[in-house]
This record gives sequence, C-alpha cells and structure tokens, in this order.
Amino acid sequence: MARPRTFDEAQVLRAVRDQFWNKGYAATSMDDLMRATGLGKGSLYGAFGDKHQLFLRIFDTYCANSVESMRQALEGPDAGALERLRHYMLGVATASAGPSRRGCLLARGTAELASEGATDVTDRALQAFQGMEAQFTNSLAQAQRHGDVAAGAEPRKLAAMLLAVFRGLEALGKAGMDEASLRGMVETAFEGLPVSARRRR
Amino acid sequence: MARPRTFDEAQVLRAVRDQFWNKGYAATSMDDLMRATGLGKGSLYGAFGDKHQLFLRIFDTYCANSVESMRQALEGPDAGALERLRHYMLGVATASAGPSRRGCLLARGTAELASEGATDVTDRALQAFQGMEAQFTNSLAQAQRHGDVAAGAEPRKLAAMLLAVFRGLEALGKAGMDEASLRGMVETAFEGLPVSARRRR
DNA sequence: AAAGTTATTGACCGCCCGGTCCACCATTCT
DNA sequence: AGAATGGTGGACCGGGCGGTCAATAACTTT
Repeated sequence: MARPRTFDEAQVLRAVRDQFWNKGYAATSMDDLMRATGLGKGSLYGAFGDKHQLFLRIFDTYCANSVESMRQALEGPDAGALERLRHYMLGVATASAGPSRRGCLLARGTAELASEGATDVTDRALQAFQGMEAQFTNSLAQAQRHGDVAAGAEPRKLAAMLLAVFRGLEALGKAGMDEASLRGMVETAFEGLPVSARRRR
Repeated sequence: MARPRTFDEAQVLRAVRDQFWNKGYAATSMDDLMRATGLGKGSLYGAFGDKHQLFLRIFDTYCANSVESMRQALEGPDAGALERLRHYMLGVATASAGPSRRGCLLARGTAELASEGATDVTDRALQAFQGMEAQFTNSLAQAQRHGDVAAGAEPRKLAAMLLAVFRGLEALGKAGMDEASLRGMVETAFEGLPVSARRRR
C-alpha cells in the first residue's frame, strides 16, 4: 500500500547504539546519527521519534540483551554452576580492563541520565540489574544444591553482593584499573563465599 | 598594581562543581556556568580557561576531597577499625540510595569522559580510586593487627574487593536500587571477610 | 494507468553552543 | 594626577544544535 523501508531496522539501531555507546547521550548529535546510519533526518524522526525516544529504544534492547547473554553464559547443570559464575565474572573483569574504554552502555547511560529525573532510563536499568541479580541467585542456588556453597547460605544475599562487585568492576575498569587488579577482586569475592562444610579445607 | 578580583574563587568553583555534578559535562553549557556563578564569560575564561580545563580543575579537588574525607572517616585506633570501615560503607550505601540521584561526581565524570581518550580525567579518577583502596587497606591492616581479621588474610586483596563493592553501590544506587538492598550488600561483603581464628564462632 | 499511501531527502528554522574580543572600570605605582 | 595593569561584562562570531517540513520517490490497490 505504500513505499517500503529501504533500511534494515536492526542494522540502523545497532549503528545508533554504537554512537550513543561511544560518545554518550548528550555528546551525540543528530548529525552523528545521520552519518552513522546513512539515513536522512526525516527518516530517523519518522521511524523512531526524537533523540530521547531513539535512545530509550536502543537502551531497552541493550538491557534485554545484557541479561539474556548473561543467562546463556550461566546456564547449565548444577555441577559446574559456581565455576561458571566465577568464570563469567573473571571474563567481565578482563573485558572491563580492556583498552576499549567504551565500557557498558547500561552503566554509562544510567550515569548520564539518572539525575535529571529521567525515570524512564533508570527504571529500565534497575530492572536489568535485578534481572542480573536473579541470574546470580539462580547460579548460587544451583551451586548450593550441588554442595559447592554452604547449605545455610542465602543465595540472594550473596548474589546481591556479587552484583555490587560486578558493577564495581565496570566502574573501575573505565577509570583504567588494570586487569590483574580487577580479576583479583573477583577472586577475593569468591574466596569469601561460604563454602559447604563438607568441602571446607 | 591592578584591579583585584571581586569574586571568591572557592565559592565560584563550588558553584561550577555543582553544575557539572547535577547536569554532567556535555549537558552543562557555559551559560549555565555563568548563571550559576554570577560571573561574566570573560571572567570565567580569564580566570580558569576553557570548559574542559574548568572541569578538570573542579574534578581534581573533588577527587582529593573524596579521598581525604574518607581518610578522616576511617582514622582512629586499631580497636574500632573494622567497625568504622563497616559503618562507613553502610553510610555510603544509604547515601547512594538517597533520592538525590546526583550520585558521585567521580563516577559520573569518569563514565562520561573516559571513552574519548581523555586520560587527563581517567588518570585522576584512577589515582583517587587507588587512594581509596589504600585507605581500605590501612583500615583492614589495623583490624588485622587488632585481631578482627584473620592473621593470614591479605588486607590489600580484601581492600580491592571492598573497593569494587563500594563503586558498585554507587552505580546501583544511581539506578534507583533501594537502601535496604545496598546495605545488605555491604553486610554480606563483610560477612565474607576472613575472621580471626580466635574470634570465629 | 491513476489514485492513494508511506518512505526519503535535504533544505530550512530559530536558537543556543563554546569561545573571542573589546570597551570599560577599579586599583596601584610613579 | 596620570599611566599602567589586569578584572569585568556583554556584544558578537561562526557554526552546530534538535527538530520540522514540503517536494519527491517508490510501492500497493483499484
């Protein structure tokens, strides 16, 4: 009934996301987005609305993807749950220390847009964080079931603590903290987890 | 030999800091700074240079103040060192959860300016974080000396881990995480610290 | 083929951006 | 008193900002 779109929406959104990711929200201009996507201004506005809506759109999918990719990384049998979790967090430490310096869009977006009453951003971020915490809880419960974590421990409390470490890694990595330090933090946090009595050395 | 300044430099810098703190770097305009300080543009540029230099200036003192205020909060005899540290971090948790939402300028500035190769910002941030870590290490060493922390523990490793939690609190608080959760993370982290054998229950 | 509908492009809008510049002023030195 | 010095305020600059819009193109329906 009408002219079809000539661009791949997913591809455009990826380009937009990368722009916001690299430069931040305020520092990204609509011209930057035009250049990055190859679309004219009218197309961008027509398809996605204004800058803020566009940001929310990519922020949304970024959050969902983050939680989902974590879920995939952690899923598996009870037996290796604790080790998978530890391995995952070590990977985060290494990635955060990388020279990319772009860090995590979730952290960046929240830091930049939280203050000005933009609850539409913080709400999504909070939901993502809670989703991540739930993944941690799940892994720890698996580990507990398998006997790697003390029977009396509370997976949810431990998960919350690990979530704080997790977000801290990101923050410190962006400041340029070296990989060894970040990985050390993960190791130390895991050494503090209550080990099952049967496995205590 | 010439006309003296009519403004209080410290006061002006405080106003500038608050502007950057509330709105972020990119979103703060020079007009905002003129309004906040009451100074004309010429005075601002004459006294402090351009926007970036001005930001570095206030960022510098903010970092120094942060480390120093932490030092003051933690200083004291060996006896209460661990408890002071715990109390301090609980205070951070409560403050991060506050409805102010402005969070920590150190975190915000780093998140916003780290990516674009602005090592002048990240260098200062990293130095501040290392200063904080040193304070933690110091308190933990005191606690160890007093027997609150296991003799075999390594204060520096534990301090690094607590630093990650510390920065995580800030990040999660900005997203709107509730106070009870944040305080819980601190409690859990402290429960994981290796307790002196003499004091183990 | 004509009508209807939507995508696309880029010119255009008013405004505000960071930064410069200069006329003016308050002070100190001679 | 007058020159010299440096602080002050604001007009001014070119350009980039977010956002709008009308002309045109590409498709479907009748």
